[in-house]
Amino acid sequence: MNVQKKNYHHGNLAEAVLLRAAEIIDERGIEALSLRSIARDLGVSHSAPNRHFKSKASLLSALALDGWLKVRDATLSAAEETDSSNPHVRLNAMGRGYMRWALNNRALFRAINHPDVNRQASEALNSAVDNFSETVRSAIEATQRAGRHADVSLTVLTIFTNAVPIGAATVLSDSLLAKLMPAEMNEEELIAQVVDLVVPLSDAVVEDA
Amino acid sequence: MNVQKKNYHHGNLAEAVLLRAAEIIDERGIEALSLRSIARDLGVSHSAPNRHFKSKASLLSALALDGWLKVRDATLSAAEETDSSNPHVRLNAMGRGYMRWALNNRALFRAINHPDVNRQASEALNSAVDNFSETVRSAIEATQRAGRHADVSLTVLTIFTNAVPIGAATVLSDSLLAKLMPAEMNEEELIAQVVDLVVPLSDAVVEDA
DNA sequence: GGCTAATGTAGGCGGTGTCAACACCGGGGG
DNA sequence: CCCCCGGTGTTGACACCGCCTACATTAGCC
Repeated sequence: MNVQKKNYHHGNLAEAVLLRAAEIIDERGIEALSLRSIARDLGVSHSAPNRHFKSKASLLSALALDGWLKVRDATLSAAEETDSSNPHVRLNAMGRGYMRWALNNRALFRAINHPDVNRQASEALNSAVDNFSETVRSAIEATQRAGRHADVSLTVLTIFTNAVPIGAATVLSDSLLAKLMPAEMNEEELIAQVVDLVVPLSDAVVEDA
Repeated sequence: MNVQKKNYHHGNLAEAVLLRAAEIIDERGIEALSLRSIARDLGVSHSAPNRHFKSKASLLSALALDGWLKVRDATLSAAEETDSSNPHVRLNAMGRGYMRWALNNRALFRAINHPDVNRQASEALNSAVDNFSETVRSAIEATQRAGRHADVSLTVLTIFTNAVPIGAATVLSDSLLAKLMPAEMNEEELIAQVVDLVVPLSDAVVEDA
């Protein structure tokens, strides 16, 4: 029922391809990705992957879909784990959850930000993005109702709030600016401090009964 | 002296290749980039570009180098145009200059953030990044000395401050989250409001004599 | 004015994406 | 129970690509 039947049919080639693709992106970059090399690595014929991903672009797209679903999980569950209903506390946790996820899942993080993927997005991909987007938007709106940057439009606040984890994760994991991160600094602490500049936990105490 | 000699030698093939590469990235994405197709577009033989860029990676790298130099110009000249020595005013202008440049030079912006480029960066590329990085870092440090987030390490503040323009430009130009930007909103105004959340101009008045 | 290095050309090799035609096989309908 | 059919994997082919080598042309310096 599970893997390695060594027979004609692989069993769960689609998942295996996705996993191997993520590994390759991590190890050697997106440019090094090739359907044929993945097929070789998995011991199947060169066009077997095409049964599951009709093009290289659609493989990237599938990775991105996976990424959007998982990053939503990561941010949402980070909010739940606070056991708080305070909007600032929750959004702060979501920001940290996002960054933590991005830094620990670089391949998927790259996929969801890959410009070429977004060029012609599938229906499923678009709705996954909307799903994530709405989750975050409502959390941001809650903080604004609680007084965070009340003088600014929700659109601007949303862009700003999204930009920080995305930009910071990009800088720390993909950019040549990564030198900015000193090796001796604890990653979790760094994340906490950066996110606190966007959604200060100090703003939350006021509302706590 | 300039282009189109129609002779054996093109004249300035290297620049022409870079320009055409940027166009293709804008129009059809990085995945659509190919040295041979560029050669065809420019009417030269298929391996002529290899005289100037020994590999496809080095073409990307050259684009990135170009990008880092230009983004530094864009941010620095934005600071100069303020005719102010107030750190907040200057850094705010730099942030807007960065975002404006990124949104108007999407191909180069993608190049400087392309993970694969950074994987094996040339000496020249690294020093261009350092150059930009130092320019921004000192401007950030100046605002901190003037009281901006004095309670936080310069490293954290630097990551945060860099993250906003990078993240916002990514969201607005490359991500599926681009839907966040309402069509009816003026771009320059949007940029100004987002940047003001990172480097508030209101913090500057205190110091103005 | 001629020589040398830079630039462009022609051809070829191995790899890649993608398609079509074929082979295998598991599970559902007679 | 069998058969057959659709999903899955294979094989072969085609066009394109990066990159290399050998060769042609020419610009610029002495």
